[in-house]
Amino acid sequence: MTADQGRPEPGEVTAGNAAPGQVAPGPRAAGRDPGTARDDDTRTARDDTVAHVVRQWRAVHPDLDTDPMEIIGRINRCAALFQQAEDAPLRRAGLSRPEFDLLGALRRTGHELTPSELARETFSSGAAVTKRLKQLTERGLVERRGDTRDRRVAHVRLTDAGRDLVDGLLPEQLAHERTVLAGLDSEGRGELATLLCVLLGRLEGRPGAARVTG
Amino acid sequence: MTADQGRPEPGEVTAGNAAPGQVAPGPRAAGRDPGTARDDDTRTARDDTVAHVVRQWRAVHPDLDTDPMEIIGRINRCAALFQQAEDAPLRRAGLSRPEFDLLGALRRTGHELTPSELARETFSSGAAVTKRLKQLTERGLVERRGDTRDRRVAHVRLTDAGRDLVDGLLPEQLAHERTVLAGLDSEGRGELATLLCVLLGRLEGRPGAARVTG
DNA sequence: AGCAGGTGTTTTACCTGTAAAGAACTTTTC
DNA sequence: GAAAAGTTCTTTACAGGTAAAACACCTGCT
Repeated sequence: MTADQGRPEPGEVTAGNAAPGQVAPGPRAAGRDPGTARDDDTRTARDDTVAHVVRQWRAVHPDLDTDPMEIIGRINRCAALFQQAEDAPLRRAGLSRPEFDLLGALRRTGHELTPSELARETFSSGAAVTKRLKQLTERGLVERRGDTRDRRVAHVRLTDAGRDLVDGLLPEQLAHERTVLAGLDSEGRGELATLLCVLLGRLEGRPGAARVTG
Repeated sequence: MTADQGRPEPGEVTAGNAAPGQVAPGPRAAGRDPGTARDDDTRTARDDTVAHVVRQWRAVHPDLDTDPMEIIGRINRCAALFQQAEDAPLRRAGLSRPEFDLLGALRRTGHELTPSELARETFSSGAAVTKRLKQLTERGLVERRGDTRDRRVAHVRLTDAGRDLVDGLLPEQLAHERTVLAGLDSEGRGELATLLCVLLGRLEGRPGAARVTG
C-alpha cells in the first residue's frame, strides 16, 4: 500500500497491535478444527504474536469465542508492521506517512485538489490537511492558488519536486511490499486479495458485498 | 481484535473521518490487467475504495506493478475501519484504545506486569506506558507496587474495577468482529486466517515461515 | 569498597492530530 | 437586498506520542 489509504491510526504506528482475534471459525466448542490448521505442537504453523495472544485469552476466558481475533488481530498487526517498515524510507526522504499520502493523492488523481477533497481522499480531518499543506508548501512540494469564482476554496497541486519525490518513493514502497508478499504464491495472493475485498466491502458499508465468485 | 494489539499507527487512526464511502469512482480508463487474474467487469466484486485508488495509480503509472496495493491497501484500510468502529464503545467506557490494550494485556496474562513488559506486550514505547499508567492509576483501574528486591522496577496489576471493565468490553468487541466476519463463510475465514498468518510470519521476522500445513 | 556500565522508569521538549470555534465567503430566503 | 444559513478553510486549546536525556538502582570488575 501506499500513499493513500488509510492508516489505521494517525500517529504512527507505534507499531503495535496485537490483537486478539479469532481463530477458528468453528463453533467454539469443538476443539481442533480440521480444515484450519492449528495445532501448536505440530510445529511451525500458527505461531506468531497473535497466536500467542489468542492462547492467553482462551486460557483466561475459556468460554469466549476468540476466533475473530485470529483474523482481526493479524490484520491489525500486519498493517502496523507494514507501515513501520515503510516509514523508514519515507523518513529518509523527509516525509511522514500522512504527508506522503497527501502527495500521493495529488499524484494519482493527476489534477489539482482542494483541501477538502484531499481530506476525503486521505481519510483525515480538514484541520490536519491544513497543517500538512502549510509544511509541504514551505518545502516547495506543493503549490496553491485560490479559486477564481469562490474565494473560499483553494486548489492544490504538486510541484515538479513534489511529483519527483512521490515517483521516486513509490516504486520502493511497492518493491518492499512485493518482497513480503512473495511468501505467498500467486494463487494465495489472489485469494487473499479477494477475501480482504469482501471484508472491506462490509466495513465500508455495502451490506451484502459478498459476491465475489460470481 | 481487541485489547492488545496495536493500532497501526499511533495516533489512531484518525481515520476518522470516515470515509463515507468514497465518491464515485469513475472508472476513468479502462485498464485491464493482463497478468494478474482478476476481472472486474463480470460481476460486482472488487469495487471498494482500494480498487478505486489502484485504478488511479495504474492510469498514471501504467508501467508500475500495482498488485501489492490490492492486498496491503486493503489490510491497512480494514485495520483502520475496524479500529474506528471499535473505538466507539471504548470511548463510551472512557477509554482510548491504547489504554484498553494495556488493560487487556494485564487481563490476558493473568498476572502482574512491569512497565517494560507492558510496553513490549502492547508494542508501545516505555514513555507512553508511563503516561497511560499514570492516568489509569488515578482512575483506579490499575494499581502498582514496587519490587522488593530491585527498587527500580514496578509491578502493575488490574484492580477489580479494571478487570470488570475489560471483561465487560471484550465480548462487545468480539461480537462486532464476528458480525463483520460473517460476510465470509467458515471456510473463507479459515483461509483468511491462514494467509494472514503466513504474511505476519514474514513480517515478524521469520524468513521462511511459509509452512503452515505442517 | 569503588566505580564503570547496564537496565527500568520517568521526565522533558517537541510535534502532530483532533474537536471546536472562528473567519471569510456564497447561497437562500423572505 | 439583507439577514439567515451553509460552506470551506484556518486557528486555538489540548491530548497523547516520541526521542532523548535524566534518574535511580543493580552488577560486575578490580
